Amino acid sequence: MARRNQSVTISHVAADAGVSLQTVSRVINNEPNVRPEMKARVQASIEKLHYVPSIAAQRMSGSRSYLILVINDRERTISEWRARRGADWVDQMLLGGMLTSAEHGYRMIFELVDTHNDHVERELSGTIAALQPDGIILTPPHSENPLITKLLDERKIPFARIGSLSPGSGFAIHMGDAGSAAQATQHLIGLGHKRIGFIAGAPDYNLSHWRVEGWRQAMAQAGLQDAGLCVPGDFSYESGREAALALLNLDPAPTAIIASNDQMALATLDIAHERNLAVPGDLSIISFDNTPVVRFTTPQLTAVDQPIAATFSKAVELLIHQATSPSEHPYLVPGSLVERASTAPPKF
Amino acid sequence: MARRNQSVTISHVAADAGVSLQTVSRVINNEPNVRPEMKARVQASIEKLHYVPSIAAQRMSGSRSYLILVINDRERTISEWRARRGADWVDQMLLGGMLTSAEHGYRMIFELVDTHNDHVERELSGTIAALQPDGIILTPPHSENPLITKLLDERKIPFARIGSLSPGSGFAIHMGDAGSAAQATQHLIGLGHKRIGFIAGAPDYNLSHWRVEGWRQAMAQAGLQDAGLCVPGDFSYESGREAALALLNLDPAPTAIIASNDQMALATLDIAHERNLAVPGDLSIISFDNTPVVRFTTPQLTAVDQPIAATFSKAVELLIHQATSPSEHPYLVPGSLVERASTAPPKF
DNA sequence: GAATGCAATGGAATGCCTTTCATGAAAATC
DNA sequence: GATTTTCATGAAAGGCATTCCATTGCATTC
Repeated sequence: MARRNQSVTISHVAADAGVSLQTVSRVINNEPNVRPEMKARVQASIEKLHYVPSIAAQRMSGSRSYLILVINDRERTISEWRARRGADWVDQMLLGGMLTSAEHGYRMIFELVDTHNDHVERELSGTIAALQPDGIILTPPHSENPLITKLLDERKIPFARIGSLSPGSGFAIHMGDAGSAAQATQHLIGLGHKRIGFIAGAPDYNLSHWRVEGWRQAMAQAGLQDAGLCVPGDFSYESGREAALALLNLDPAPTAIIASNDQMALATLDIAHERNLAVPGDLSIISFDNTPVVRFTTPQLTAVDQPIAATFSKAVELLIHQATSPSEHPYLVPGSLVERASTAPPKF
Repeated sequence: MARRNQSVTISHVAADAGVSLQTVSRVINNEPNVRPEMKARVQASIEKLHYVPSIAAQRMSGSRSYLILVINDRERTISEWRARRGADWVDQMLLGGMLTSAEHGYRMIFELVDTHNDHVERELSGTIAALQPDGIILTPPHSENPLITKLLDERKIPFARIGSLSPGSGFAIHMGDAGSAAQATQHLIGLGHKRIGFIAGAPDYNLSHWRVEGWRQAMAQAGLQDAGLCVPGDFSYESGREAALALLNLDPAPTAIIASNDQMALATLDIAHERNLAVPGDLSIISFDNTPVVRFTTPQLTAVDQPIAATFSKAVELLIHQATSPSEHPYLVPGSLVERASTAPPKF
């Protein structure tokens, strides 16, 4: 039967090295109880024949699939793509995760799943059945979806929740949103700002809440009023415009605004320009995320860098090693404030 | 033997529907010779049990793996990532390809391969052995690597070459680089420019050559001199600076410059600003690629849009359908000129 | 009415690797 | 020196879906 075959299989290697399949398997998987000289002989044959095991067969025989699945929100991903607004988190995610996966012989597969869909678990369930991944990475807002975490718990598939600070099953990995927001706020306070507005992110993102909280705490700690200075947003450019307008229509208006992502910060900047407010002279702006676009605005934006690549890299490592050390939980991959030209002391 | 099993397998479905495995298989794969009522019965069971075939098993039994492999240059990818300069081609590639793959039940896997490496084929060969993809997409500069195309030909794996205009095996898919460059050039000529400089891309990219060629032909067609007006670059910001300096040091200097990518256009813009040249008053600039950053410069850049997502979408479709229609070869997914604020008639 | 062809279905083999179990040999224990 | 462990290795049994081949039952054809 002439089916499409693998060119070199484990039995070729076994034959070449003069040992049984199982011994070759043991060598491949670095198992104990193989004599060093035997191991060397097998490795030489593997090298000679350029043998690489088929992950399909490895998966079939009941062990690992060497696949890590990353679940993204379809709507968010596609709309950001369409908008072409330089949302480079896909890049960062892919590369941070991919490089680390590759180091361990794993591959990543990306999947878009609808959030606003009654069948999220069914959809995910099908993907799991098809792929049988060794680990799953959930990105917001899926990270907080109890239907999904429950499903993964039942299936006993290790998973990581990106951008989640809430405890629970799976590895929660976050950037320290509250701390980062506080840091940004303190930076502005240090410059002399007293009225600092905050544009919140989409409420279905757990981290939105924490960013607000960090700002609020920093304000309180400095003895500053925050009443009315936090306005809602949903991460979109449009919502950022509305929020910025609302803040700048206050009397007195804030002298600085922190936006929960770059899109809304860009919107704020545009509003400032439209109102002939000098940035940073009349209004200081800090954004979250630090995507590449903030370096090409005038002025360049001071931003809280979100270490997406590092976060995914960490997620992959946790999944592969499954190092369940609850003490470290949730895992912190801290963000950092990148100072650029959009922040300065306020004019009085 | 309690191994890690698939919860629902084809035999469960067969049992539930009261048919044999093979009939279920036929239904799954949409094969002929199944009575409609039988097909309906099987489909009902599949639906009821939430059955989804395991791709590992599908691959094992000798047919398709439902995987498409995308080969990227490690160096280029990582350096652009590090530089964080808004190179959104990864986004575009991922999404354009992923959405189309998903529509057909396929998945994409990304792989970084070193170009400047003696073992390119060996590395790729190993990946193929492990994954056994149904199709492979090569991105520049791998698209032009004869060692790779030879390997894939031997293995009889269908592949697409992105950004390649040269005939040969596999599907060559390009954006019509010469035509796009000509279009950009004609746009400037139409505005009244006579001295139009061109910054070429890295010479190991086939398309670099064609972009220059398009410009050259448009110049010739309009009866304009091009001698000395084309300077080398390698797609990096630094090389763009050098190239822009070289062009602007000419006497007489060009009144317009076309850069072969956005990075070099940004460099040109920076040089213009440093020299107090008004853009577009003193110097018009057109870039290639149209990544998001060109919308955040001052002024926004007129750019040739490279339809990366559409190109990958096309590549995936060709691979899946394997529609070998040599007449269409090489396939064109045309770019288009997006006019923004960096082009205007020259001052005399 | 017998022979032929084809549609519809089932049976069995097969792919490549790991896991489980068994075996023989060497090392450790008494 | 005999028995029990431990180590090193091999044999065989899957896993899940497909491919190839065989069979049944029917509609054509002569």
